[in-house]
Amino acid sequence: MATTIKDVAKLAQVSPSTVSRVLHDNSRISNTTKERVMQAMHSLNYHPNAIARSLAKSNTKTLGLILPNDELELFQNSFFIQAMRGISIYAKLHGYKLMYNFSIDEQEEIEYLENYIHDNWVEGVILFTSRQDDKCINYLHKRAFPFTVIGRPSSPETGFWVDNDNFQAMYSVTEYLIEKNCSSIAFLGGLRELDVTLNRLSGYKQAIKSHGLELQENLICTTTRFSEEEAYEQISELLNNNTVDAIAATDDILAFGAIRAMQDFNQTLLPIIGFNNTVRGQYQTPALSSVEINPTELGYKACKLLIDSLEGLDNPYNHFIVETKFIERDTTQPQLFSKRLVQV
Amino acid sequence: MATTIKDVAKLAQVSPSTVSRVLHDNSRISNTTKERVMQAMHSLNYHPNAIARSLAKSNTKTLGLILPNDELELFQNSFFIQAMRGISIYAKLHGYKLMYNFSIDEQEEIEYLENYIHDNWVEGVILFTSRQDDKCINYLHKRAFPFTVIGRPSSPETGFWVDNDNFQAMYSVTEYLIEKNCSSIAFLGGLRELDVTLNRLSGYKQAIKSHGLELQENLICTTTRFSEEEAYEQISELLNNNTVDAIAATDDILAFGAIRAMQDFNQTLLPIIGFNNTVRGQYQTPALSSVEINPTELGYKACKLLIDSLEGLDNPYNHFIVETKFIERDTTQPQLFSKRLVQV
DNA sequence: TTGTACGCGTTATCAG
DNA sequence: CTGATAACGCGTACAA
Repeated sequence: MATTIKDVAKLAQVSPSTVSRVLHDNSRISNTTKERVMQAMHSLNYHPNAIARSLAKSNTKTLGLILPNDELELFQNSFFIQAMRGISIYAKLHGYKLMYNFSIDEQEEIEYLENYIHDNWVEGVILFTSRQDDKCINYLHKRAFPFTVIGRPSSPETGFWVDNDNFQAMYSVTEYLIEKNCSSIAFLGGLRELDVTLNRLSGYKQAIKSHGLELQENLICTTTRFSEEEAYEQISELLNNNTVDAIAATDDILAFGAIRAMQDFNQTLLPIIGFNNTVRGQYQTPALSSVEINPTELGYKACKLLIDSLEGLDNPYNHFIVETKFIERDTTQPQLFSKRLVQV
Repeated sequence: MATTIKDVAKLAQVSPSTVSRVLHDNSRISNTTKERVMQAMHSLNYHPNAIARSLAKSNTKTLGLILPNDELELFQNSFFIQAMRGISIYAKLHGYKLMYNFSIDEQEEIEYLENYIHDNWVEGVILFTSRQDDKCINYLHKRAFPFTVIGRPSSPETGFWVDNDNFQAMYSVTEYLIEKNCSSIAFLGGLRELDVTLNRLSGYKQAIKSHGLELQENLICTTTRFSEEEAYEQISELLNNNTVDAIAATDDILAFGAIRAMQDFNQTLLPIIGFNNTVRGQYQTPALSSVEINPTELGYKACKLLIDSLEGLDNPYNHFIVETKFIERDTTQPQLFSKRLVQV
C-alpha cells in the first residue's frame, strides 16, 4: 500500500489534520512543524490519494467528453483531436482530469451522460456537437448538470457554448463568390439536423438575398451522412439539372466529393470553398480554399467556460465566438470564375 | 446530495450492508428482501457512488492514456484517434473508464505518469509510442506499474505491447519493389529514436540482403521531425546525389513530401509506398500505395492486454501482432517501374 | 439470511 | 497554532 497521511503524521509526530493543513497551506501553522511535516512527506515520498480526497471533498476535478463515433467524420477530420487538445490545455492549467467516450448514437450518448451523472465521477461534460432539439442538451439541462457544447445550440441564451460565427463565416464566403460575379452558387452542407449546417445555410441565404440575387432552393443540397461519396452524387445530380457557377461547401470533405464530381462532369472546375482547412485540402491538386475554424481554440474556450463556472470564476458571457479565417488557395483562383456549368 | 446506500436501506428497512449485497448479488439473500431492496433502489433512483466504491475497494477501473503532442503527427494522422477508439471499445466491454493527456515531451510524459501513479487514480497506462531506451517504459517498469505499449518496445520479452509486424511489413514492401526489378531502393523513415522506424529499417535491410542486392547506406534517410517538409528536403538531396529507382517510406506523410520532391526534381515519378493508408493518400493524385496498419485493432488489443491482466484473466502471450495489408494504388503502377533517377 | 462495526484516506468542524 | 472526532459512501469481516 502507498504511504498515507497517517504515516507522515506519525513520522513528523503530529496529527493527520496538521499534515492535511500543510498540504493546503491555508491555516497558519508554525514554520517549524511545517518544515518537519514537509521533511516527512518528502522522505516518505508521500502523495495524497486523489480518490480519498474526492470522497471527502465531494469533487473529482474531472470532466467527461462525449465524442461521436462516425468514422467518416472522425477519421478524416482532425477537428476532434485538435479540440481535445485545446480542452486538455485549459484543464491542465486548473488541475482537471479528462475522460472520454465514443458514442455510436444519440441514445448511447444519453446512457453515457446518465452514467457520468450517477457515478458522481465527473463534474461536468463537454459535448462535441449540437443538433436540432438535441436530446443530450435537453437531458443535461433537465438534470441541471454542468456542461458546455462545442457548437451553437438551439437555445443559445441558456447554457455554455463556444462556436465560430458560422453565419458570418458562410456569409463572407458567399459574398466573396458573389463579388467575383457568381450568381448561381450552390450550397453543399452536411447533416441537416446539425446546428452548424443550419447556421451556415442561414449565412448563405442571407448573403444571396442581401446582394439582390434570387435564392434558388434547388441549389441547396445537404447530405444525410458525412460522406465524400454522397457529396459526389449530390453534386453530380445537381450539375446535371441546374446551372451552377460556384459551390460553397460546409466542409472540406464534402468539397472533395464535389471537386471530383465537377472533374467527372466535363473536366471543368468551378470555384469552390470548404471549411476546416484540412491538411488534405492544402496539399491536394487543386489546393482547396477553405475556412480555418481553429478547433484547438474552440476546445480551449469550451473547457474554460465549464471549469470557470465550476470554480466559481464566472465569465461575463455564457459563450465564446472563435475567429475564423478564410484561406485562399487554387480553387478560388481568378481563371475559374469565368466558367459556368450549364444544363445541356 | 444524491441518494446513498443508507437511504435505500432505510426505505427498504434493511441494513446498508444488505443493500450492498443485492448490489453485487453475490451473497445469498432471500428473494423477498432482495425484491424489496430493488424496489427501494428503483423508487429512489439510486446509483452507487463510484468514488466511494473506489476508495473502499481500492480500484478505480480507470486507465490513463498518454498522447504525444506533436502537431504534425497528431493532426495529419488519424492513427491516434482510431487507436483511442479501439481502446474505448474494449474498455467499455469491461466497465473501464479512460483518461487522456497530451504530453509535449518525454519529460512531461514522466510527470504525467508520476501523477497517475501517485494519485492512485488510474490502474494502468497505455503508451502510444515506443522509443529506443524509452524513459517512460523504464519508469513504469521500475515502479512496477501496469501498462501496455502500442509499438514494439526495445525489450519485447517483458511487459505488454501490441504492434504490427513492422519488420515483415517493410520486408514485404521492399521485396515487392525488388521483384519489380528495382535495385536502388531508398528508405525514408521518421525519427530514428522510435522503435517503429528501426523495426521497419531492419525489414528493409533484410529484404535487400536476402535478394543479393547491395545495401547502400547513403540511400537510407530518416527525418528528425515528423514532417513532410523535411522529407521533401531529404529526398531532394538524395535524388541530387544518388541513383534511385524506388522509395519505401515508413509513413504516408513522408511519402507525400517525397512525391513532391520527385515531381520538382524532373517531373519523373518513381514507385513509392507509404504506411498508414491515410485518407489523403487515397484521394490525392497520384493515389498513394500504402500499408494499412489497423490502428483501431492495435488500440483494442493493447487495451485487452492491460485490462485482462488487471482482471486476472491472463493471455497466453504478452503481446499481440496485428495484421497489416498492402494496398496498391497509383504510385506502384507498372509504368513507373521503368524509370530511374540518376545523378546528372 | 441479515446486521454490526470498522476501514478505505482525506477533509472539516470544533475544541483547546 | 494544533489535535481529536466525525464525516464522505461503500465494502466486508465477523457475529448473530
